[in-house]
Amino acid sequence: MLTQTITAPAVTAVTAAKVVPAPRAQAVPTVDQFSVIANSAGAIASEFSYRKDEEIYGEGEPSEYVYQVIRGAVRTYKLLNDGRRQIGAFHLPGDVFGLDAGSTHRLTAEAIADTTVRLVKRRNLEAAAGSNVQVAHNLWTMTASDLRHAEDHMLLLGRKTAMEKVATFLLEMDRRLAKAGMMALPMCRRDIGDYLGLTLETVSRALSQLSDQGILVFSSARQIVLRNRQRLADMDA
Amino acid sequence: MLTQTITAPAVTAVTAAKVVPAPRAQAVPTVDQFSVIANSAGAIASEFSYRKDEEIYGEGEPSEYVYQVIRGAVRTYKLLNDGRRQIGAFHLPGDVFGLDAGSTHRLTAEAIADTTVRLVKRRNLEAAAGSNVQVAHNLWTMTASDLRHAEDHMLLLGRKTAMEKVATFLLEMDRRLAKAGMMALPMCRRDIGDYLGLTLETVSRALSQLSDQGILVFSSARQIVLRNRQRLADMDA
DNA sequence: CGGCATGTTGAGTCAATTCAACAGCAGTGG
DNA sequence: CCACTGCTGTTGAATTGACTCAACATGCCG
Repeated sequence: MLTQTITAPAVTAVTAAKVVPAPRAQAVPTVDQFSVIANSAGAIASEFSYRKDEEIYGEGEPSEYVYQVIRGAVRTYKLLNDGRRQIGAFHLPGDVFGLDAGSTHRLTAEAIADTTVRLVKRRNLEAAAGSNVQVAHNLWTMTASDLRHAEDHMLLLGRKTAMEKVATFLLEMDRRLAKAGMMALPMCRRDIGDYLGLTLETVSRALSQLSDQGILVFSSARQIVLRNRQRLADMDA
Repeated sequence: MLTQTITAPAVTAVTAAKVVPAPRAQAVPTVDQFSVIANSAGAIASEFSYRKDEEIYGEGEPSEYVYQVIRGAVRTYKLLNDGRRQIGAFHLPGDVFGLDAGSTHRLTAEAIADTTVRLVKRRNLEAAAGSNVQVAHNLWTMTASDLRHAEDHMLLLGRKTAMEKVATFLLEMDRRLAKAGMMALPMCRRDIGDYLGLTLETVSRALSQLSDQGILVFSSARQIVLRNRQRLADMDA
């Protein structure tokens, strides 16, 4: 149930996010890999909620939990000394994040919007993997899936133009969160820019241009309908 | 020498790599992860050689083998339609590459110089992982290691300046292949550019500038001695 | 309604690219 | 041995795609 109170999964003495009752049932894939693993791990999958912009874990912190987004959205990123930020991935409902093979998290995770996650203790997963090859295999394929995304994203960051980057982004989000032909982006223009290696202004200009060309329509700045996926795919090298 | 003639390691319908006698003892870390896995897999680790610029496998091809560099160097990359290339990683002696969890390779692999690899059949590794959790765990950590590199590289590609990228590259290569304070780069300027998301000219200019500043010294274009790692590290945000 | 976040658009700038010329060096063959 | 050729690398000059800085518009929340 979602009304339960959970002791904070504090990393280092987090005063912590309060548990927010989920307002309604969630549309998460029925029996997904994470559930399978968590169950075979015999691990209790707790739920926890974070408010918009709240940190879930920080880069370099011990990786105590593995998470699955139930509701909301999460960004994982790295920072340079002077504050330049590279978002490695957006995590949407159903996605697993925070699964690091090493003992510490390699990126920081923050809630983009008010977000509810399911979480299991990493050491429970590891223990399960140590006795159950199916679990071990699932851990591997989940990490391999993250690697595939990172490889695709390196190509985008290193070699695509601004317009190609934005086109790729829109097609990715369309695939991952379009409902009834409509896309409700949870993230702001700066987040998109930091994901694509662009400034927020360049992202805005590219979206405006696509709108001018009739390739997409804005209901509001974050509510987008793609009108011509083919032309978008053509722009994405 | 390269007097041996080798039949091409064709991809579809592999007649299979022939075992090539190693010409001399190799300076590969004694008992590494790959050997451990290959051995516990009961898989025969064959050797095979590729000439400079020869393709080892192509993006999208079935991932039949997993490789370890014995001698030489390998680049793995993705291409866009118009030929723009993003090199995801350089693989040096001791490194494992071609380990994809899925059934096909996600990048193309080519020998940068004349290269010898050890290889084992992927299905043998998978089989071993299915009965031996230690092998399964090693597959996971090797993939996780690739993911960590890709995450670091996304930050470089998306957010670092040209000089910062080159500084990072030099420090990485220094760490990975410096012998007696000297670095012998196996790859050309274009490869470096395609790894860093720059043009070859920009790479060349950055290296010249570092040389002018006395941070490094060239014996030849690809033989580099780092004179001041600290200043290099300072340039790398 | 007011105030602050977010998003858009314009103008000028600049870091990196493109285009171009040339230098250095290795391999080849007369 | 040297000329020739091709490939790699360096450097210069001009261009440009994306950025920075700035102003303004929009919209959400209290």
